[in-house]
Amino acid sequence: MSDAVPNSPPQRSRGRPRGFDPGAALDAAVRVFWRTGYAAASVDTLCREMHMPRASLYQLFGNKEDLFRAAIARYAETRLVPVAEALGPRGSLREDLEAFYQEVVALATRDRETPGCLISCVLADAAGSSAALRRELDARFSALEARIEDRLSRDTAPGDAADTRAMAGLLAAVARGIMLRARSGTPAADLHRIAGLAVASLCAARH
Amino acid sequence: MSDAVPNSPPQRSRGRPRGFDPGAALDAAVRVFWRTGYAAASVDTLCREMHMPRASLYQLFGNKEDLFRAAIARYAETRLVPVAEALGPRGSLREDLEAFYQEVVALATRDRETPGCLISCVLADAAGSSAALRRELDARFSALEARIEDRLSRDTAPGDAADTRAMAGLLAAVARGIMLRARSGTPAADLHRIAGLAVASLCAARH
DNA sequence: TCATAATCGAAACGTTCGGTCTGAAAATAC
DNA sequence: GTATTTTCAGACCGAACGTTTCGATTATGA
Repeated sequence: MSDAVPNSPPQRSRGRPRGFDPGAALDAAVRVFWRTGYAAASVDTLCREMHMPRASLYQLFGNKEDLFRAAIARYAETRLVPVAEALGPRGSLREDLEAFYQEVVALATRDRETPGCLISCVLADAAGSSAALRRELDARFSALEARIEDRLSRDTAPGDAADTRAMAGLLAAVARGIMLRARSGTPAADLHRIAGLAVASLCAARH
Repeated sequence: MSDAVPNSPPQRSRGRPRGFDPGAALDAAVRVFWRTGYAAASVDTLCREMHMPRASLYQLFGNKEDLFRAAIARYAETRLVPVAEALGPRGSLREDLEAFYQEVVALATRDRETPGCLISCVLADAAGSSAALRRELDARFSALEARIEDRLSRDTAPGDAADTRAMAGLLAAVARGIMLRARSGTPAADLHRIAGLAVASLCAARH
């Protein structure tokens, strides 16, 4: 009955408005970490490319490692979700896997400034310096494998759950191997050939 | 007739003898970079773990990036060569591939201080900060693929060279995906299951 | 013994690092 | 208008960075 917001809702908070867009800033942080690596990315560079003053960065994100984790979450939502969603199910398992690897190669080669994958190429390195980041890496890896396993289980008789799990791990390993190869500058066409062979071989073996 | 070294060969050079073992020092550098990453490894830490004075390190290796490249070469010779040599040919293709992945998993999980692979997990990150390191990464990746391709071509009718090349790329991608997964702390048993499934599936599909 | 040559140990180099602080600026609330 | 609240710009902090320098040390060659 009574509105929870009696008067005009304060669309804008009290003080001076910020001169940057938080979403775009996080996208920029993703690009900096992705291109440069975690340890090699300086807070100065981050501030510049995020169009964000230093004080605001620390007030909003806490510190560099927290910002890195926020960037990883952003990357997962904006870049990895579309890749995982290509798994469908939309068509046959083989068609969906082909679509999945299409997206994998596209993500890893789309921008020549940021080859490879933020998680497979950058977080994997940083995981050596921080236990929290190692757990983060494990969680991100496991999430993709669970998504693949879920897709596989729709085309598999129940009971061979262990095999389905291993196959999900294998398909994810191929995806990461492709991401890594892209980091060295390998053209997309070469990676597509590898992905195509993977789908053909692994689907053929499954029957 | 006349000896090239007339008098007693100078086993020891002129000045003060070094107080460190260059080979062991390089092995220690491998461990530091492998555990910590390139950018996050400080020269202070390197000197301490290499049992090497700072001045000697710079006189012997030039600078940090050159030392990193020397450590990568050392790693390739001492750690990667045994893995590649497991490809034989010694037995059937399938047996040799099983031995190969056995070594891959062992390398990536043997020491819990240095999980994963120096090239796949550390150089791949550093490749984003230096064009020279990106080329180094590409060369190291290509070298392994060439070795696999060579092994495959012994069991393949000539002519489908492009397919053999793609299969080598795929087998290498699986190996790298496994290395990456080890970086997050995955137990060796899980990785062996993935590797076993890879060999079974890909060999089955090849006939 | 004395010159030569190499390494060692440590201090010092200037730079950059991640992080904090302060006062001016720019908005709303009253 | 004034008070309040938030952000901004930039100086500032001590610590750590990669690298260089230099005198002391410890060996060999003559």
